[in-house]
Amino acid sequence: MAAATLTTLDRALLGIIDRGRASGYDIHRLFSATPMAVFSSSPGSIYPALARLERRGLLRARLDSATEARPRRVYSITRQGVAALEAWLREPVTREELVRDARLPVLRFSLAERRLTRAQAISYLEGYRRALADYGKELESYLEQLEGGEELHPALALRSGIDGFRCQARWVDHAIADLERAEAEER
Amino acid sequence: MAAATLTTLDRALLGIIDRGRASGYDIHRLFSATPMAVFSSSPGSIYPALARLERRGLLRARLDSATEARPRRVYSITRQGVAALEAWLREPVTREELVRDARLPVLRFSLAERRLTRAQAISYLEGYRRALADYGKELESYLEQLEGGEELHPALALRSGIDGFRCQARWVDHAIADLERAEAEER
DNA sequence: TCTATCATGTAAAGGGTTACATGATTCT
DNA sequence: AGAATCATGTAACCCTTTACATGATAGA
Repeated sequence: MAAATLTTLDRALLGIIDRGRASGYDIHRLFSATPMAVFSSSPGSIYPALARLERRGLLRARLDSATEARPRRVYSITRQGVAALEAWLREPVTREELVRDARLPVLRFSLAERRLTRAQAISYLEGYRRALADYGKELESYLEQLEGGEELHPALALRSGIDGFRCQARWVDHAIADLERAEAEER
Repeated sequence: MAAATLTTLDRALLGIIDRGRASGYDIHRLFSATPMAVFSSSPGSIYPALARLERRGLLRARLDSATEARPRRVYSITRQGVAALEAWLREPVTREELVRDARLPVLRFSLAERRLTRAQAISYLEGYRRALADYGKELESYLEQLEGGEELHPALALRSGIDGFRCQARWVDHAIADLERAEAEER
């Protein structure tokens, strides 16, 4: 029952289906038509992942044989699925997450709207900004070592990563401002 | 013989060993001590990958039993390995590569110094900048669709990706300037 | 002495990719 | 009539992750 381990694809599927029930094909289309493609790609990973999540009780399938020739399995999220998703969305961004895959924090944010209040989303982003700043500093001190060497490419590549983090930090500022504006308008 | 398919880790290992012979442990330390950690991590992936590359004739191992109790397997790159590495380094950056993993183009660049002339590196970066601009435009037109909706997070997340690409494009400009300066000094 | 680190791996489990299979419906 | 697309999957292969194993040497 306890969600042993979930892959990024698993969590992405939970987040997508949390926004509205969907079939494997719906998700496949979503991945091929939108920048969500970074999550994954092929039916060969999506269908088994959906079946896994159903076995673990995080998704529930309903057969839609009325409209289609071949029965569509339409998935919706269960209470356990929501719990697993929320646990993931509430985890603070860590240095380890940035190292493992720097896109994950934003991917998580993109799926969090239904499950986090504006205030919670803002503090999530503040945590992200802190993680960016900390890891960025670490990379800068490593860059100083590299710049002594005679190779140009590795230092430039590292500089690219550092610039990217700085850029993300600026994005965080704008995103927080947008969320605050939205919250003010909602009152 | 023909390198059926190489994983990113395989190519990273080729690139690293191309810069100088190294043992599995050397590489493990490199990955845990530097931002190269994005490549991989655990001995459980590194050692099998090295053994694979040796079997395929892209690396060659020499036993260093003189100095150590346990024999160190020190790898160096073969002519075939150099060929495979160069083929990879010379591939132009495509939209597909950006979708699959946006860090790859810079990772490739970081390993290219020995195998590309300054001029070749510059034209590689120009190709990267074009790919960034093209894919960035695509994302922007998708963003316009999203901004009509009532959800805030997905549009913000996409904006984050677009900002990141813009930032990378600026990095490319600086990197090219640095390479040109280096080339001028080398003459 | 015992802990950490050097240095090498192996074993089990499980996920992802690629390619294939199936059959109905809609478009040209 | 034929091609593309809807819509579901399965199978084989291989890689990665996690955890464990081994044994020597250096430092507390």
